[in-house]
Amino acid sequence: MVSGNRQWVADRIYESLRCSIMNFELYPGSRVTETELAQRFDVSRTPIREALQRLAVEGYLTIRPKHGCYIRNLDVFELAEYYDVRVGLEVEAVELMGRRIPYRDLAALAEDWNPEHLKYGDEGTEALKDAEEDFHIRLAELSGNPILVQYLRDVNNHIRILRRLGFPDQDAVISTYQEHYEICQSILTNDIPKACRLLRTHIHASQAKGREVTLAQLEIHRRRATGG
Amino acid sequence: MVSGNRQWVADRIYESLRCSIMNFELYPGSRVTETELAQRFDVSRTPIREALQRLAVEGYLTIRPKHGCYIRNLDVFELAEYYDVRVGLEVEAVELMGRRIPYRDLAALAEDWNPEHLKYGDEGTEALKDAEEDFHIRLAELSGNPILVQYLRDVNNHIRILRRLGFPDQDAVISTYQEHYEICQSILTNDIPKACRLLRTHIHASQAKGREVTLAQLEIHRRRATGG
DNA sequence: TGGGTTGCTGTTGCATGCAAGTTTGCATGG
DNA sequence: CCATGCAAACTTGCATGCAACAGCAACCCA
Repeated sequence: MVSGNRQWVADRIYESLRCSIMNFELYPGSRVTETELAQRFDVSRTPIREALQRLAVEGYLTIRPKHGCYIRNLDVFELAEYYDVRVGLEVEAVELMGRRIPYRDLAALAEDWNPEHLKYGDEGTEALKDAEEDFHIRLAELSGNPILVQYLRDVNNHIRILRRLGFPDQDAVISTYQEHYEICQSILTNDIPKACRLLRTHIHASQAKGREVTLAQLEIHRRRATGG
Repeated sequence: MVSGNRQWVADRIYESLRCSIMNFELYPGSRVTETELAQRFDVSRTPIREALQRLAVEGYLTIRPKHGCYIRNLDVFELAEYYDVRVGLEVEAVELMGRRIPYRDLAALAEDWNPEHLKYGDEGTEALKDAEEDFHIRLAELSGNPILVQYLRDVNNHIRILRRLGFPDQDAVISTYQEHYEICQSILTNDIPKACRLLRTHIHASQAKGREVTLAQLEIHRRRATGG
């Protein structure tokens, strides 16, 4: 929610740990201790504690008092639950937009995803992955409800692992453009129900695609983690 | 998200501070410092820091580095935004329930709010306020999505101030029963769209009612805080 | 008079020390 | 062989100390 400033040790530790958790460097279910991390980062336990507590509040790990921290053991079912929450938030954002449609901004967003232009596809899929998440955030922002956006960002933090594994082929890129564009157009033509339907389908599709590759990825990283 | 255990000082401080913020004892916008709180609670700064950081992550206050903490300055507009997020989450919960309706549990929940019985109305409105929040949590739990429930609890933490100010008269009690009962019945008869409509109306009604009394309450506590 | 500098005070950020709690492994007895 | 009790090691929870930084006001100089 805050951070970004690298001046403080605790922030640096926090970001580093969050990255490690995201990249499966810290394998889900594994245990870490304050002392161990303090040695690894060559700092005292105080900033480590601060980082761990933040990560715990945000759901990245669970703290067992007087025993240690366990990296959150995320399973595909739980990730699916996050996706459903995402649906709830984003659909509500579209519903809110229906109260007063922000035509200008929405048209701009739609133009960014006009299938005839393919802005993001050219530079490889990495940029597209960021842009995909950004589209949904921008869409939510157009609801005019910053709190909702805040919650959506939080959800994204938890499922970003999955999102970055998708988009294997060019077909997926095209259809992403198509779907984003259609969603915007539906809102612009004041067909909120259709926009909600499309949005649901769009998110559920990526949910299914993500689930598909997660198990494989987990397996790969598990082998790497266990040295096998 | 966790807490409840009074064994640890930091948890006790956290709960106490959260309560104080809720009750406007710590007035929005006012500043608190670690040293001051450490003296007030007669503990060291360490558990105070921990509590403050948790409260900051959860949005109850903002930390200005090297300067102090400011109690989150919540306005009615922001609270309205939380209510809209609540709508999104709860409606999605009902949608999810539509996939596989939990008849038994839902019937039990409906029976608890059968207008002919009025379980909670008798013991005064205080119990009803807790029960009202509990109804929505139980309803969300029946979606089978614990993550969604977790987010809903978080939203509730932020708007509980408002919720506890409502229910001024017996008419509101009756209509609350009626609405809760109808929502359950709609799901039981597999009319998900109707349930969603009712839920939206129900939440927006309490939103409006809450907004109405908040400004007055804020004014009262402002006067008390400024000693006027 | 106005702009920049400097020193002071308040506050936090981090290191360290100690005590309490939890787990684990082993020894002992049945 | 299994259950039970105990002790040691490990880990965290909290207290305390110190240094650095932000904010503020007084001050100096033009």
